[in-house]
Amino acid sequence: MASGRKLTFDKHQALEAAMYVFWKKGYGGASLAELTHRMGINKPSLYATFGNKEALFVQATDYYAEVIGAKHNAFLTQKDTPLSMRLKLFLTSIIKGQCDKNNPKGCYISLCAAETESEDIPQAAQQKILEVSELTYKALVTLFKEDVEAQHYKLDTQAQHHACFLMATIHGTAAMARAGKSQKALMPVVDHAIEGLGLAL
Amino acid sequence: MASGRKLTFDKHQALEAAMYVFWKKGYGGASLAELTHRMGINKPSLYATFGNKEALFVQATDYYAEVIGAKHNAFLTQKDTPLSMRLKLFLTSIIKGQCDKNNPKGCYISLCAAETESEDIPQAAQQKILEVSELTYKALVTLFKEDVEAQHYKLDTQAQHHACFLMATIHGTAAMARAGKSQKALMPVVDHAIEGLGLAL
DNA sequence: GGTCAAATTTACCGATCGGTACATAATTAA
DNA sequence: TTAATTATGTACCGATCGGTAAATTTGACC
Repeated sequence: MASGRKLTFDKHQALEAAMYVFWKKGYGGASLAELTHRMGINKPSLYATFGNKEALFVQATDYYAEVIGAKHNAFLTQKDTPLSMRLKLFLTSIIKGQCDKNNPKGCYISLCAAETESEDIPQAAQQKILEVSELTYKALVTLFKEDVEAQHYKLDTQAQHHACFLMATIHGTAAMARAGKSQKALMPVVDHAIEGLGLAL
Repeated sequence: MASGRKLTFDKHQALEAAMYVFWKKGYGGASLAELTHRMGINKPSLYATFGNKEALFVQATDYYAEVIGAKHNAFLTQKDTPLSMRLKLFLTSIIKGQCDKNNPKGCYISLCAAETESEDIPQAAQQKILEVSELTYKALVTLFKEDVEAQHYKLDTQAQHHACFLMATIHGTAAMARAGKSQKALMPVVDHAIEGLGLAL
């Protein structure tokens, strides 16, 4: 049985708060002062519960992938929906999230992946970011290879190329959303991207 | 006449070195220690010559726009070249630069623009980044509106949409290059993007 | 050669960085 | 009630952050 004083905060709630801080500031830009403030706890509690900044980042990144990323990817396999419409819903959902004024602008993964090249991010954090950034790519490759409609349009032959193109589109709108572009301004990108695949709407 | 001791370093050379540091680390991630080390000078010399970190960043960003950015944009107006080919040369040149192993991976502007949302970047630096990031966008809008071939393909009617789509493509490949994707892996994006505009190769 | 102006080096400033030692408060088991 | 266990608040650690004061070189002009 566990004895001793109980936690005075909700662990998931604190992790979510940490996720929003990393989403806004990246790994290096997120200070322990801001993290503890937004999480509503102090440093010793953070270290006792989550380990250290690096371990907290890994857990926050997993949380992001499970809660935010998976929500968008679900559109790719929505039943009774044409492929072009599934892709449109998928891209629109992503852009909406990137421009939502209730969230930090842009994409958590895209932002933190940029810190890879800076070399001032710990190994485990870097590996987790690369791992999570592959999830959507792999989902797209699988879609283009195995979806019957995709096969009909011959998108299965160069599935990696098509997935790479859509990933570039997603990362691109993320960068522009972070720089201040509105959802309305970015929506035309969706139709162009789908046309770039050779699919009509 | 200016009297007194002469500078022991080349001002342009030092500015170029600073540009590469910001390109690799962003504004917040670039420390004065690394800047002075790579520039080959010490802090008082930096402050006497360039002002402070913020002023140095503004000058380095202008330098990037003039030297790197302008080089890519030149392909857009190359004489005796079909529009689709000019766009292909333009995009290829950009991706090559983003993946060049002699440079920091990705795009200087795209990286530093991401720091805008972080709020830990001074006003003047933020404004300069936004200003420079509009240069390519405006060049593309002008191209689609005024180029006779673009008009023939009816690209002048929604020039902003098409320019926005290409900007997203550029920022997207920048993010992926920074995360480690090779030039070879990103090249398929070029053809998809041009097809997204409704142009054949 | 002497004088003044400008650039260099060295050393330091207060603030903040990630991380922790320590004492205190709260909870359960005995 | 007491002992053992766990969480909390405070106060601190060495390192690094951007920025600067002061003393020392170097050079151009008279």
